[in-house]
Amino acid sequence: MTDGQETTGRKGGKEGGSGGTGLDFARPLATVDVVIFAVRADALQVLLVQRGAGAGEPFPHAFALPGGFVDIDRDRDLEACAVRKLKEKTGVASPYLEQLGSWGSATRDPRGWSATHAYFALMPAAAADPPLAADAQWFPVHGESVKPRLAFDHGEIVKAAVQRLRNKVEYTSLPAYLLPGEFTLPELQRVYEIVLDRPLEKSAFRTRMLSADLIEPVARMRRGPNRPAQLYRLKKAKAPVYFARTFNPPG
Amino acid sequence: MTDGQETTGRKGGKEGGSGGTGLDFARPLATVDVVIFAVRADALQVLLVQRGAGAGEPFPHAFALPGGFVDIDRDRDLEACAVRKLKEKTGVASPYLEQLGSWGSATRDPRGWSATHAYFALMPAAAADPPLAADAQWFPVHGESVKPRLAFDHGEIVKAAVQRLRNKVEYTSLPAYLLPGEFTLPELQRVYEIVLDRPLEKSAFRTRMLSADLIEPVARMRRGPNRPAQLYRLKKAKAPVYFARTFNPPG
DNA sequence: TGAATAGTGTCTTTCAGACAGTATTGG
DNA sequence: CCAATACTGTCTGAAAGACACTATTCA
Repeated sequence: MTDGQETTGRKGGKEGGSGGTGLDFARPLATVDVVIFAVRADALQVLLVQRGAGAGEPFPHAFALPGGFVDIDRDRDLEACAVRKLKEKTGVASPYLEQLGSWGSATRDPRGWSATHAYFALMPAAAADPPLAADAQWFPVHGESVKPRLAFDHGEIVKAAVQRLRNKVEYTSLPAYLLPGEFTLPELQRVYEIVLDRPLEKSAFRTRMLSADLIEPVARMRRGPNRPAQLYRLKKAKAPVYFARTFNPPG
Repeated sequence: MTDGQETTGRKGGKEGGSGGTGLDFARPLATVDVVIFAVRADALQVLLVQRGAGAGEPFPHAFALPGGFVDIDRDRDLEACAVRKLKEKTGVASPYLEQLGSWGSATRDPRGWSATHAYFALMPAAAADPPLAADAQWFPVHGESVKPRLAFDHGEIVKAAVQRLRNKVEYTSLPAYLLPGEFTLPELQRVYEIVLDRPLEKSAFRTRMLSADLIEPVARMRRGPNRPAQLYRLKKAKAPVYFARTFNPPG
């Protein structure tokens, strides 16, 4: 910050009087947006909301990320704001939530200089299926984006979120957060494959997952029309595991 | 954003009249801070500035990160703002610059709800030695932090920056940006070792660096009181290289 | 020649890739 | 029994860890 040293950048210019707060200049709009991922119908999907069309509304009827202005009276910090937005749209209180970055410029919102703090969240499919909010809807990820053209720079943010997710899935246990509390290893592998959009070797996958201090078997099996599969759950530690190597050295 | 859907969170509450902008509520302060790294005197160092002690100045005389308020008239976007701060303190125009994240809460700045967009920068030691600004000073990183107690939550931000840097250095070519245009492989290895704070195997290091499509030899050698070393430079592509494995599988 | 640092070669270990083979259920 | 999926084993190759060895300069 070191704001006190600022000698330029004031807007009103009416800070000649000594003893002023030094804060009488225009501030950007501050928002929080959340890219919410789930694996539904064998595809990676993102939750979007349709914007209203009231007076002065930018991008009427367009789809956008769930989010909104930071409420300095209700939100203690940025993450609390993100959790609030998430809860409003999905009802889910605490999935995996990670900050993605921030996007701010003079032009991204026609109403003026604005900056958004973007988060991305992972949740099990069942958690918000269908979503709580009537204006919310799931869209599959195609390539690195979604079909509808999004409001603001949200297309760019979704793209960054997909890239970050894909990148981290190569060497972390993040996909575990896209599954319910109990899951089998083939189910976990399937989620990896859906997110990465390429098949993985079963044997290497199992070896890696079982040798990481990540999951533990529960005393139940998933039964089907074939050999039952062992059910696992995440170990206590909620923090994701980082592997020393990526899955398929690309190429 | 989807701000139009916000029905709560207004502050002034004076938006009863239809046709209003819907933007008449209090906004958080918006700042940008930069964690500037260099390797100087065989150590990883961070550039800090000392705060003034004018009226209403929080944290007088404390050290803080270079940064300041977003100037919505001068800064086209957040990165331009970060580049401006960096230029003011170091004179360097375009080193490696990456967004680190954002920190925002009601309590981090005594003047009110504020959010900072944090960046981290890597630059060669010679570039800002000594720093341009009189109030700026280099401090070595000890562990994950610096000696002086920092203003605001800047201690936390520095810690996050060091962690991010160390983590990425394990599998990227980032340290190349901490060296001047031409460097030898032993020099590059030394920078890796300083940042990671542990020795690396020479043979494996050289194999990795040379097989990555990262550096190319120039027609000169670094001469000294011993066998001369081949000088290299980064290949055209400025983007850092990502390796498939970390250096020392931890443990 | 010797100190010092640059750079190479060789053996071992680890783990993914490939893929064949065995195990256990329901129908 | 057969189909289907869960799970294991075995061989190979790529790259790191360890470390000895050679190469080239200046003093």
